[in-house]
Amino acid sequence: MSKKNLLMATARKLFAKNGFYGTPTAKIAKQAEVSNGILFHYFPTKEHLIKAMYFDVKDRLFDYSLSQVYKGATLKESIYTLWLAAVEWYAENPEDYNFMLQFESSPYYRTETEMAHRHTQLTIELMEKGLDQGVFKTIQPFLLFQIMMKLVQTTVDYLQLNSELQEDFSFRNGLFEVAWDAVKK
Amino acid sequence: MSKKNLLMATARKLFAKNGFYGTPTAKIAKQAEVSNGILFHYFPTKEHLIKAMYFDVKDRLFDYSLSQVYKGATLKESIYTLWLAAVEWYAENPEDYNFMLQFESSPYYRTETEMAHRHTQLTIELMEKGLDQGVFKTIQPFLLFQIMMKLVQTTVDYLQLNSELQEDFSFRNGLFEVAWDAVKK
DNA sequence: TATTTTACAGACTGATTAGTCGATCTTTGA
DNA sequence: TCAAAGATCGACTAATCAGTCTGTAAAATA
Repeated sequence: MSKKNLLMATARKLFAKNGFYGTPTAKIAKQAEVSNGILFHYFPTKEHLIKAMYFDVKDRLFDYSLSQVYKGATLKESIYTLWLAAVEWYAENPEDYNFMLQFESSPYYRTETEMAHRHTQLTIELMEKGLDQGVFKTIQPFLLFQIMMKLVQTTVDYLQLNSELQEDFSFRNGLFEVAWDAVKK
Repeated sequence: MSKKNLLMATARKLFAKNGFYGTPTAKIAKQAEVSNGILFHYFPTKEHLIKAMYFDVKDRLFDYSLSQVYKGATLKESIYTLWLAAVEWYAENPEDYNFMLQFESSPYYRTETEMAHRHTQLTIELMEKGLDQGVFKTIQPFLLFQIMMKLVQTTVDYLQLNSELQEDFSFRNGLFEVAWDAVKK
């Protein structure tokens, strides 16, 4: 792993444990066993590091999601796959999840940041398709997307609190039906 | 207003603008026009201040909510009133909202903190009633509560982004139906 | 090969900040 | 009325931390 990625991975762990502000840059560098000079070589400021980490998480989530969808799926199947992929990803990668939570309620976050990403784009396109087909309530596609994603959050939060449900497929499926019923006409 | 409340109110404003960590205690005291000694007299640490603010917001939200419900309402009406009260409250008090968002994804927050509050208790009781009456999906009442509250969040977020909807009642009602459809059997 | 660019180290600093401390003033209750 | 308790002030400090700087080694490029 490149030092750049090593730094991001280490920062993810430390941020999850101590938060952005509870984690000095020096500690990140030390735990990654590199000099702190190199941290500022790759990331001019701590803020740059954090923003880079955000896009990194989104990218990896997107790649995973794409690997799960298959051609010829119906609309509901596609949305189900995407929704579930997000749940699985965050449940399996709690550091990523925790990071996103912190990031999205931090001063670094702006809606444009989120809107711009491929993962958001793809999901919104599916929402638009659903609207065309008349299966969804008449609600702006971005809001539809937000609703679905907030229920991903609820699911992952609950899974984190009740680890015995970790392998329980019927639980996740049940929660998907909640999300689906929320948006369907 | 007592200096204690004045400090909390000032902190709310500054936290909303600059975040917990971007706001030095000295700045809070200065803007509240009191000495910083008095801040630490009432709140032994910054963490104590922040936690006190959390319960303060919850208390005020709860009082407002109670003032809205009326006796003899049906279950759905009660839940509607409570749900809407939360939306209204947070929409009218963006500093409170912003504070809660930051708090709930900060290291200070634990689920027990939330579970313990009267507002949560009351809402959960309504969920249990709904389960008894068979109107809800078979899901633990706390999760039911979380689902409804996450959709409060989604609504308030969207309202903040689209201020022209601020007075649009049909928008809020539409979003309540989303929340209701999500949990109803 | 010679030269420029990039990767890396780690000591250092200037600014910031949570919390302390002792002094004074005000209120309360006996 | 007087002493104890609580409220308030603001100067001070010890620690922390983001980012700098200088120097070296390695890689790329010409």
